[in-house]
Amino acid sequence: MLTDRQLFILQIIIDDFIRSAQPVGSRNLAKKDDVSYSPATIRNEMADLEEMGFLEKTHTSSGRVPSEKGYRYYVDHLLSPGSLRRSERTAIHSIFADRQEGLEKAVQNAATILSELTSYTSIVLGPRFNDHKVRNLQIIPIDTRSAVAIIVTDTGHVENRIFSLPEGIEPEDIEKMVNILNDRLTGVPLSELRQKIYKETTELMRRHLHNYEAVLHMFAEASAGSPIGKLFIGGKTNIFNQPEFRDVEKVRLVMDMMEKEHDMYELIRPTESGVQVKIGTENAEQAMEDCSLITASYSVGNEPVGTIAILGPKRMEYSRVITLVDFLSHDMTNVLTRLYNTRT
Amino acid sequence: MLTDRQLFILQIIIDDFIRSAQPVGSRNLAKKDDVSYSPATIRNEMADLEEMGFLEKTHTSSGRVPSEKGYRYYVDHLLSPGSLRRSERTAIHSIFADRQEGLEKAVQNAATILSELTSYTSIVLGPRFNDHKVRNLQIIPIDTRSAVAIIVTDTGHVENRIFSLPEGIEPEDIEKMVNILNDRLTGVPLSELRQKIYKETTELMRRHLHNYEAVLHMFAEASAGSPIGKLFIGGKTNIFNQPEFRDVEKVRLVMDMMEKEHDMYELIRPTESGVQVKIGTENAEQAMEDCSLITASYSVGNEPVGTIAILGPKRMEYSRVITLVDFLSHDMTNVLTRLYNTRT
DNA sequence: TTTAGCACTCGAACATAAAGAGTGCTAACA
DNA sequence: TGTTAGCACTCTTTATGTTCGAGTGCTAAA
Repeated sequence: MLTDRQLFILQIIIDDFIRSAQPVGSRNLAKKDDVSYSPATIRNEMADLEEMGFLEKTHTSSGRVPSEKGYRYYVDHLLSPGSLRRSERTAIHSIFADRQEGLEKAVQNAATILSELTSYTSIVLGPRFNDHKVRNLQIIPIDTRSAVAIIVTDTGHVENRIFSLPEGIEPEDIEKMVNILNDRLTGVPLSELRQKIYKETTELMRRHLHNYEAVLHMFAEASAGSPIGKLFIGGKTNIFNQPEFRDVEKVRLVMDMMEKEHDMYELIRPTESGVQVKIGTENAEQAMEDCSLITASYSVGNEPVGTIAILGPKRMEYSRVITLVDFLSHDMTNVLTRLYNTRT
Repeated sequence: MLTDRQLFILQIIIDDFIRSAQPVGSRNLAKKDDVSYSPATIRNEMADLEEMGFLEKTHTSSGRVPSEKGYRYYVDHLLSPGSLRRSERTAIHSIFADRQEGLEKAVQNAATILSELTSYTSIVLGPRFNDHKVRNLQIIPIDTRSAVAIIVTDTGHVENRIFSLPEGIEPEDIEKMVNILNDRLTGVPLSELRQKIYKETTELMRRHLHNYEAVLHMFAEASAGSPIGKLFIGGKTNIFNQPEFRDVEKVRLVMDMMEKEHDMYELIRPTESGVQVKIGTENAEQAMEDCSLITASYSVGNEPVGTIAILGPKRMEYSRVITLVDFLSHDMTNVLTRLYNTRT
């Protein structure tokens, strides 16, 4: 086990390194006001901490740098809970204050503000609309050959798609179809629409119409769109600020990853509830080797529907960011639950 | 004026530099098979070309590098028209072959393929839907307090927005509204909808309904969305491949610019028709100092509706890229005109 | 007009040296 | 016994030459 003094020194080393990005040496540590040990004592403790794997040296005679295990311990045991400035709090509240712009804009806004507050990169996975239920279906003819299929959910989300009309279909036929569809499918969750659309309506359609298959197929396809929420990334270039990313190759690795939607989704895919911290190689993604990721999911009611995350260097201001992410995710949960939880 | 030999040497220098990214010296030039002059002769010509401003030296005794003026002359007078491989041609045709996915996906696809073919960064400005006309308006109630307003254009584009329903409005009222709106506004271009919606419908609404103002206002607002097309960028990180961008600061400048939608729009905003080449500082944007941009607009019928562009280093394969951009823009014009020009 | 020859310049690569920050170890100290 | 001062040692960083090669400009000869 670690002695109190070792804990103290570990903490102060990591704090210092997070601030300065420079390996920290015994002499400089001893100079600090709140450190009352001599350099030699500190050196001894450092040697022990290194032996236990919490610290590393970049070369034989350099100052110490936290290891991944060191950060992990720091995050798990040494973190002094941060507090938010009033200005930060209001900035976050303001995101969802004005709902006129629509949910998507608000979520995008959240990403921007989050990255500005932290000067790291933010990732926001927009709410999944999977379990939302069909409110209304429409077919709007464009010309004789094509039409737009529209699906409106009970959350106000709209899916739409252009499709080719079958030959010789009449406006009245379309009206009949729309009526049947709405009659049979209102209230069906989007995730089940694909199967139910055939089961529920084929019989009726056959009785009154011909050439309906293409249209059914169309809706089935359209409903399969966006199984996952939209991804917004804010402050992509903030990584350039980090001194450990002066190297083009390193930046490139991270940038490349950020361009791949799928990778990003995998990265922040929600695991457990609450704030999660993944340090360096704890992330599956190779490119994240030198980065840390802090995620939290937000919910509607008790159901998690999306995730917010901050991506920064391993040398991240964990305390501040954790507080921030925690706060925002709760705020989002509150707002969204109030807005959308009427339907349960 | 330039002699034939000077033209030849200028061309061969630029060709070589585009390939190698290394300053080109007289000795190496003279070694080439198709060059039959001695290094000394070439040196003399180089000195003249430099004096005229077509070449530059990086330092007193280095090889020559094309100046911006040199590139400009090269592009305007020395370009051998490139030809496309069959595989490139089919790749381009394939973009719009399968329209099932919808126009937006296809445009995004164009950006991806363009960046893959060139290994530069591609920018595609999606078609502007401004002059498209209202085909149908809908109001779908979500619950007692809110509803979704939907605008479908004659091109199959769908705009939608959630809004709050006025107190105590009845389903029949909404139906009436929708009827009036469709009756009066079908065929109105989106750009004029904002004004016309009040002029055309207020009188009728007043006669039959109350509390309609909020709804009108709503539609007016929704129609004002996306005045410009959507922007897609492909291969953002391709700039990292360029040896002249080994420098983090340079990359950052370009990356930062690419994140700003507005800047990008300004950058590729269509000017003249045909393929445009902007070299280095010919672009207004500061960050483009070391980059070149090749743009071409595409049209529906005779009306330009969008732009495609390639962003690369000044040392770009102009010939190939110009051919490619030209080809794709024509292909897009053809396809889109066939699809959407029925309505004029 | 072209080219060979030559002196000269500059950058890249490499070696060397000195300075500075840091360590580990030992011995003295409280 | 835990703490600290002292010291030799290590390694990086920075500065300073040195050399090498690629390139130039100029002059004079072909």
